[in-house]
Amino acid sequence: MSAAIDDDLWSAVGDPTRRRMLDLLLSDGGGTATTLSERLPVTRQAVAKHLGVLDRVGLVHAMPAGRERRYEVDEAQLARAVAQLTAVGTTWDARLQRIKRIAERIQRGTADRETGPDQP
Amino acid sequence: MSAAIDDDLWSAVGDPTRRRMLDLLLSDGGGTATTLSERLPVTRQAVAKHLGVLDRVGLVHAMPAGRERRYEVDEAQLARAVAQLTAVGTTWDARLQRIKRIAERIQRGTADRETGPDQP
DNA sequence: TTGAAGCGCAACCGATGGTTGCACTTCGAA
DNA sequence: TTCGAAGTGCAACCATCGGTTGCGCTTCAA
Repeated sequence: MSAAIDDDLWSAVGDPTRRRMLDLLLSDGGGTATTLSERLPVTRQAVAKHLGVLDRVGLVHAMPAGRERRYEVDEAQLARAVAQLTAVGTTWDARLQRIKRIAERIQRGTADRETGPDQP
Repeated sequence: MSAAIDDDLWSAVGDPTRRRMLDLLLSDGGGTATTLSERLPVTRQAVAKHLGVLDRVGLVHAMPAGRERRYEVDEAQLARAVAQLTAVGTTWDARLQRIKRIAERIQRGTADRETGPDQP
C-alpha cells in the first residue's frame, strides 16, 4: 500500500519536455506557448499541447490577455506533485535500506529465516 | 541548470505499471513475467516488455533458471533513480519557497522591483 | 486599414503501452 | 520414455501520445 499515486499528476510531470516547461515557467514567472517554444527544441503547437495537459491536471493556469494566453504555475498543485515524487523516493529508499540490513545480517552469520520481507 | 536529468532512467520509472512492477519486485524479492502479470492488470507479454525496458536501463537484472527467467532489482541503479526524483523535487521546492518569500516581501510593502527571479 | 503577431484546429507520422495468437523449450508425472 | 502443462519469446495488430506541418481566425499596431 505504498504507491497510492495520482497517476495523472505523476505522468504530467513524467514527460521531460513538460518538466523543462515547468522549469522555465518557474524561473520566468510565467509565459506563453510562443515564448516557451522559443526556448525549447519543439514547436509552438507541441508546447500548446503540453500546456493543455498541465492545465488539465491543474499544474498551470491560463490567463488570457488580449491576443496572448499567458500561463502561470499553480504553486500548490506543483507542491503536491513534488510531495508525490519524494514520497515514492522515500518508500523505495526505505525498502532498499531494509534489504541492505537483511543482507548484512545474513552475511554476518545469523542466517535464521528472514525470507518474509513484507511485515516490518 | 537545475534539471540535468537522465531522461532514460526517469522515463523508465515514469510509467505507472513499471513503478508497480518495481514495488512488487522489491517486496517479493524478485519475480518472473508470469508471476508479476498475475498480480497486475496487464498480460504477461506487456509485463515482459516492461521488464525489457527496465533491464535496458539497468534497473533490473534477469537470472535465467531452467525454463524460468527470474528478475531482480538492481539496488544501486534504483538508488540512482531515487536520487534523481528527490533532486527534481528539492529543486522545485526551493523555487516555490523563493517565490513565496518574494510574494510575502511584496505584500508587506517593500515593493521595490523583485522581477528578476533568476539570480538568487 | 492593412500586415504581422499570436493562437487554435486538423491531418499526419513514429514511438510506445497493450493485446491476441502461435511456436518453442523445459519440467514432471504417467 | 513420452506426453502434457508450464514458462518463455516472437510477430502482428490497435490505440494513444509526443511531435510536426499547414491553414484560418482574432487582435494589435503602424
